Amino acid sequence: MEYNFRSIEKKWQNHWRSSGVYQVSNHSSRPKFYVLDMFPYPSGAGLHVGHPLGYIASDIFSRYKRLQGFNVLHPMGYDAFGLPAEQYAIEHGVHPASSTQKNIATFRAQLDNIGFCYDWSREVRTCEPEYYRFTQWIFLQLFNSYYNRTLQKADTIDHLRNAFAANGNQAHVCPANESLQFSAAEWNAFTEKEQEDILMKYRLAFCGYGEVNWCEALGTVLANDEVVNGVSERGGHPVVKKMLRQWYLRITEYADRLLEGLETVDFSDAMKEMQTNWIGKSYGAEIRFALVSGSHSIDDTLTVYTTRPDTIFGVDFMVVAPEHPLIEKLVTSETNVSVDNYLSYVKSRSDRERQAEKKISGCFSGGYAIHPFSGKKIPVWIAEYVLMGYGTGAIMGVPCGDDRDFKFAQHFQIPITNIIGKHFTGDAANATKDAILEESDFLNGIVMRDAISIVLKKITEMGIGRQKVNYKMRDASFSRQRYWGEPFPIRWENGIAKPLDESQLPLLLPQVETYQPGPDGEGPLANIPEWVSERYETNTMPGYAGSSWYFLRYMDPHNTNTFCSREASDYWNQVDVYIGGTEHAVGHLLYSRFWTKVLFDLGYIGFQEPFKKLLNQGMIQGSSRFMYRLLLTVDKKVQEDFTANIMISNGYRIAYESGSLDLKALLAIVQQQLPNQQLHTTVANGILFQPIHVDVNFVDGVELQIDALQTWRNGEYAEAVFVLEDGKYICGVEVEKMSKSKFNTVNPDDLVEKYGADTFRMYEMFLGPVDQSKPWDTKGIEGVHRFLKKLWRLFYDEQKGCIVTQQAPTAAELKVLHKTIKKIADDTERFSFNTAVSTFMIAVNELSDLQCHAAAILEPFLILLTPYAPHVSEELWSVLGHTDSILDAAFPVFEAKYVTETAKEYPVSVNGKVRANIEMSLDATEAQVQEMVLQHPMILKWMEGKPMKKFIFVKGRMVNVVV
RNA sequence: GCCCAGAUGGCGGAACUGGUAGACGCGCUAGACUCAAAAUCUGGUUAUCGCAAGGUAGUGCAGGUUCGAUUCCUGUUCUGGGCACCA
Repeated sequence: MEYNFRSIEKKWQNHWRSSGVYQVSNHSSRPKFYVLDMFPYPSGAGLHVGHPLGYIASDIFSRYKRLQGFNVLHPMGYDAFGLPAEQYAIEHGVHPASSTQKNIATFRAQLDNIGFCYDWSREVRTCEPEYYRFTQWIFLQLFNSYYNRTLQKADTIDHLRNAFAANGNQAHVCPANESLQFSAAEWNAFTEKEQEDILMKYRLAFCGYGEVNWCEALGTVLANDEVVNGVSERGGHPVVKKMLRQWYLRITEYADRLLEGLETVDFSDAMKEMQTNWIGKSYGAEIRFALVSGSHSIDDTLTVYTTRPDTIFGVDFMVVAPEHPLIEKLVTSETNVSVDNYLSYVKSRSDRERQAEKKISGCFSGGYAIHPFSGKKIPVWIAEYVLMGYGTGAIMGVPCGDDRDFKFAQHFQIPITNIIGKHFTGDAANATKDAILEESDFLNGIVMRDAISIVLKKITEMGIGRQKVNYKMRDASFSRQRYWGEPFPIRWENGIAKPLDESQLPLLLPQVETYQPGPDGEGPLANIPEWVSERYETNTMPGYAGSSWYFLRYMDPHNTNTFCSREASDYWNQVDVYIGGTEHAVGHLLYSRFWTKVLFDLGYIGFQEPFKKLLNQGMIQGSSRFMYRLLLTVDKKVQEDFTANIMISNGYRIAYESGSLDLKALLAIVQQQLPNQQLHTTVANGILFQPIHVDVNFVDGVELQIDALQTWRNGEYAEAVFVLEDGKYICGVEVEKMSKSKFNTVNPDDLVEKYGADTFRMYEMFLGPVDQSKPWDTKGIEGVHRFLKKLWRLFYDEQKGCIVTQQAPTAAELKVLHKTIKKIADDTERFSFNTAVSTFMIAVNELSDLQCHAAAILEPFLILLTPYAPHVSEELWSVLGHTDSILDAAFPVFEAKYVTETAKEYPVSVNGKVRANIEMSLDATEAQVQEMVLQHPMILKWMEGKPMKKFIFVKGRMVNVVV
């Protein structure tokens, strides 16, 4: 009987399904453990070998924890709302709901094939009304809350309303407009509309007009992280700024808590760093400068933001952003024309141009700021390198200390004041904080680092400035002009946003005839008369709405009263291990942390951080293969006609391009191999190679299987001729993203079909550390498959059948087992699955060598193996006569007596170089060891009669003699 | 430009707190079984000198600390990732 993985896997997968072994209960005496995968977006392309990497790791870990006696929650679902499904709908005329459903079915079949232990009874789909009903409900909680800065937590809008009616807004600074102030009397005198407009400036989910990233081609607004280099991440369409009515989440109020929370979670340093940078907290000062103009007086001040108030005496100019409101007051009759020209120039430049070519540009405004200490007149410039959206939209230019200021000063020939002496050479700015200040009046002789607080104190006393913390993070844009997303539970009445009552949820997404954008940049919902006549909000929520809380729904997926009962969330609590890619570092992960904190503040859940530990899986890249089409160039024109189907093997291409093969020699080789092809060598004066992706499934290593290729794509290359080297066609190799269009995808289904799910699972793990990116290479899978076949032979002999015995195990066999138990437990615990697979291979080799067939060894060995290769373990477990499932067995505990030793071979070195191995008792004292070592002939030889200077003895490790 | 991570045989990668570098697998190679092939098994496989025993060098590069460094420190090059006029 041989290892028939196909029937084994089918058998056990059916058994698992019919017996519901993976269903977990919310009531258990066992301790809980929550292992979560980032749920997939069900795209039409299906899974490739890169997707399951993290799923396999989490599956192994779940099974391992389960065997250790934990009640393990390990769910899966689909992030099913989003742009791609809608675009597919527009192109193919299918409803996104039906294409999504179809894609989910494909995903599910592929996942089942690999034998995961998900509890499918808890599956969630973000596009189902039963789910998005609660997404809408959470939105209402955000809408009905504000951030109480005194208590540092979310609080209900009703409290705020009461506070305003009693005391005005003295105790509640308006986050959207810090200078807004009103008394109780004023509040009570406001109309309903005026009150609502003010409350909107406090709500955690709010509606406002804002400059947004508008993508004309997609007809929608994109978040900052969906825009890359001025074009949309999806499709690469141009993106422009546009003022639109938009919904936002006031995540900025949580900036500090999101930052502090990072200290309480186990994320990689890189991940923490990315989030920290995204939040971008900086400590600095706001300083107000009086203004004068060449021709008229100005009764306003200029407020700048700086992180370096210590450089105040190095200020040579001021710069304001082109959108700065003070510009019109600064302009004089002399600068009128040049400022107008500059502003229209800036307007003409798209974001993309700004980012692509960072040209130094600017224009003198005509006004001057007065230095508060020296009284000097400082020119105020306008330049696009200063952004209106950050700080105050105005900076003080210190060219000796800031690189951008330096380049600006140099470009416009503004004289530079040096306040750091020899630290500034005049060639480049020096941003040090450790120089001693010069030319700085009362700061002379003080180290810059210390001067910061001195200046802060002084400007505060003078009433011209204050300490100020700034964040780079912006409020999160929360609406899309799209169809396939959650509708907002909002109705507009006389310009006031009225939330629906909880009992009216879910507000169902209506059927539409067309997905074309509505009028005035509105979404497709604006085309539905019934929707508009009810005055429902026509925007829908963005893709990340549903994924910001799905981990909570898994805990209590069928609850129709609430998003997740408090009992369920108290039991399952935080996700213990969350596995997924880094691409969600600043999007999904930040938003889910934010929502969790709000739900915590409002008392709906009992924890502030959703994910205790985050493991980032690396990306599996594709390894593309190329063939090279020969193109001759004639007088700089590419001549394709008569060479259209000649493919040159990679070796010749490299030789030609590196110059070791000249044109004539190459053409001679081609001519020789293709006698029927008439090459016009006389007219050719150069050769180009056009790389063509070939499907990796037609390539064995780098050797092209020409017969297979010629049947590809309806025989597109059936007539092609191939110039071979050593009788083979060798392909070029390049590592790229795995993608259908590059023909470098490998479908897990094919590998499972050929080798079985257990081999596939183990091989994906064996490839390398989970957190590392690496190109896929199928070559090594045979090795892992051999391991499983070898394991099988420990139980079965081809002739004799089952050969497991009830004989007592030998000491050597027990030693192999217990060594393995310890190593596997250690490796699995620290997510080192690749070394764990190696350990299994070593163990099976050793057991084979010992000809071990003792059931007492093989049973615990199978339990160890279960998380990695569950199907074959189950099968062999039943062969051993067990009627219950191996999934209910207990992970064997390491028994020290079989691995500890009484004596050991110590490496003994002289001056750090190992010269001998001496066996000695582990109980031996240092003095005894020293005596033994100094009698050893090899050691004496290497000491060459020199006296010993030092004797180093590390018990259980090594001995070293220093001479 | 700034920040982070990494660099080990022909290849993927081991080496947990400094202690015999190259585990395990792939590939290559020699052999056994076979009429032959597949499958399986056994040996070899960092480079270099040597018939061998054995020696010498060796973890991107240049230094340093140490009896001893892939591991720690300083500088440097390259690769991958993130951010990017954020004052």
